[in-house]
Amino acid sequence: MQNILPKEFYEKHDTLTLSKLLLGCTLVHESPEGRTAGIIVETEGYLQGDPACHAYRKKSTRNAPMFERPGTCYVYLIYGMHYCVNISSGAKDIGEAVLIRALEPTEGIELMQKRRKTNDLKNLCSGPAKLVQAMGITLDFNFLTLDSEEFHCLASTNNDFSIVTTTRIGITQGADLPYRFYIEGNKFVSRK
DNA sequence: CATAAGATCACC
DNA sequence: GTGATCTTATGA
Repeated sequence: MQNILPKEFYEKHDTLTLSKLLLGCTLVHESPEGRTAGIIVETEGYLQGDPACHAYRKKSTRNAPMFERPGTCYVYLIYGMHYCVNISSGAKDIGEAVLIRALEPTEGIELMQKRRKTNDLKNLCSGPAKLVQAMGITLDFNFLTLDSEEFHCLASTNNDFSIVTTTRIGITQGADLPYRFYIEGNKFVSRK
């Protein structure tokens, strides 16, 4: 068995630090259909006082998982048809999270290809809604904590990369904030 | 009632 | 490569 990141990992760091530390870690989902896994290569942080953050105004039915203990899963529907997955961060009762934007597929490629209905490796997990589909993540994952056998992150085994920091993608509010991070040169990042 | 942390397809 | 279009829960 490999090194499942414990809840202390998520509690120990602030949101932006965690966003960077998650790069290189492997997200794993053991589903009934099979195991899928991928290296996190792109993340974005969403903070308190940040107008782009879903928890900017107040706690609600949708964003409630963001206020849970760090390491709690937050999944939401966007554009009426896509789902994206976040990991709650910041202290409990603080509405912050890290959006997982892209993975480099490592295990369960065939299953991902079936779920995504494409064989193109670079089109499997190179976007927040793509990886959710490829990994078989659903709304039911809300409030799950990322420390179970079925759903977790594995510690990074490689720190031999540089992190690029940019502004976030697809937002209008807070568009100038440098809260997006990705592994330099990685081919599976959603876009430049 | 307008919008949204996106992906896809048609057509340059 | 670029722009139009899909679709609906959520929150103002």
